[in-house]
Amino acid sequence: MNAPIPIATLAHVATARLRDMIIEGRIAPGARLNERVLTEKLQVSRTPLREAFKILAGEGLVELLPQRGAVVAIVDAATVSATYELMADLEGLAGELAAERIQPEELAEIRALQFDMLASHARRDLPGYFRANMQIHNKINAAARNPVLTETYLRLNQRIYSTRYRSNLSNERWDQAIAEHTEILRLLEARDGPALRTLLTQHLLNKRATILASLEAGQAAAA
Amino acid sequence: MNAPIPIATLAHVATARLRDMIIEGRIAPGARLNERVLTEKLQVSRTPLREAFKILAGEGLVELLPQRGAVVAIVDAATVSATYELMADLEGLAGELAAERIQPEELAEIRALQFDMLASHARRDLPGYFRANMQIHNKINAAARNPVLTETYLRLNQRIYSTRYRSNLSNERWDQAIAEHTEILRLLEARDGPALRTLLTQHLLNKRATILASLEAGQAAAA
DNA sequence: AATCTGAATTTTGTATACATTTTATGAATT
DNA sequence: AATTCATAAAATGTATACAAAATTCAGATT
Repeated sequence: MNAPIPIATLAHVATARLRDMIIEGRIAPGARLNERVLTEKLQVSRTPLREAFKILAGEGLVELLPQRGAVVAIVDAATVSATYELMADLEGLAGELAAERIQPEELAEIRALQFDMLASHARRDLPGYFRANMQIHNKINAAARNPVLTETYLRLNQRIYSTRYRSNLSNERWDQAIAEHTEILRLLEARDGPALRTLLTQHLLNKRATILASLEAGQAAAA
Repeated sequence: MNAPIPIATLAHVATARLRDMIIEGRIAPGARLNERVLTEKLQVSRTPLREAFKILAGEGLVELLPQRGAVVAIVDAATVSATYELMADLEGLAGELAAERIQPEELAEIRALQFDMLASHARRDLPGYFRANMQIHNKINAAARNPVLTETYLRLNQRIYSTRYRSNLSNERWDQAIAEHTEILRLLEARDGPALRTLLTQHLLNKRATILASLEAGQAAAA
């Protein structure tokens, strides 16, 4: 009757903690990951820590430099742009598939999340909006019923996650995003796959433009 | 004047060797990766070997089971189907972007590869055909000028690579694939992105159907 | 002052020893 | 015969010791 609880190894614990630190930007992009420093901070020996580096390198969050350690992957504007170009297409695919495969309960859940999002928008609650927004996109992705797509999507999303915190969302853009989401839900309910694909792709390309503008503004401020 | 040759670490050497063994199917899907056995075969200690497991897990070739080691990832029919569904879309995206961004020299190289492929087809040289075919798709992908797309594409391709060896290509399907490639080149030369996307997506979905049929036939033979 | 040089230091890479968990084995029990 | 349980064996997980490479820094040289 003992539940076969999969005890996490120290390598996985270290991986999870490091991942959060990188995604939240608490370790700067390009920063060197010194083993001695991190063993002290994470309270694990070098063996599981180095295994964590390898796992995170596979996720694209860390870059391994032979004989010279590991550094946090640098996500420059070109990478962000290319990543969104791809993600826009994946979102479109997910939407098209979801329109064909989504179940009534899933659609109901997305409808509920849509109201959560509207509530956050009305309160000017940006974190709440981000959260509802991400959940909606994740639900659409799950409704596409393609685990390889979902895995790829989450992986790419993770790599550019930190850029979202930095992005300045104007009121106009925020209102526009809300309008786009209303239309997304309508097309999903109408099971109009092709139209949903087009709209979701454009929705993501709009998001890309917003974020790239913020990045450039940040660059200008730094200089 | 000394070239800064990046000396590969044993972890990377072991990773490369293991990767080949898995991709070529020399270690069966689902097989346990015993550390003692592999340290003897690869002549490295457990430390770099275990790091190699982590890297390959990130590539989706290996699955890590906490406290129970690593196994070669199982690629079942559902996974192959889902992977091709995604790759079909990525190929379409690559084609659409390539139609806009390809350079004359790249187009010339693809034209040459197309003739290589026709030559292999005429000689009924299947390995030569596979090679030219893969090079063409890789060139189209490179011409899309999106490194994140290319990385994602190669990663997915690698995971299902071994299924290609097993696939039985009928003469009709082979002829059809050649015809599709002729049309692909024509649309690329005409810079017709949308049409090229549609065709490439369908081309990959046709490839999926062929491979899934072979897999099922193999299943039936095994039972 | 800037550059070069070469130890001293630090850091990464690897092997191995020890700890813990899982798996195999085999006798005892039903 | 099948099952249970205790023990042994093997495997994985982790820490540490040692090796090799990169980096730092003081002093010499220009």
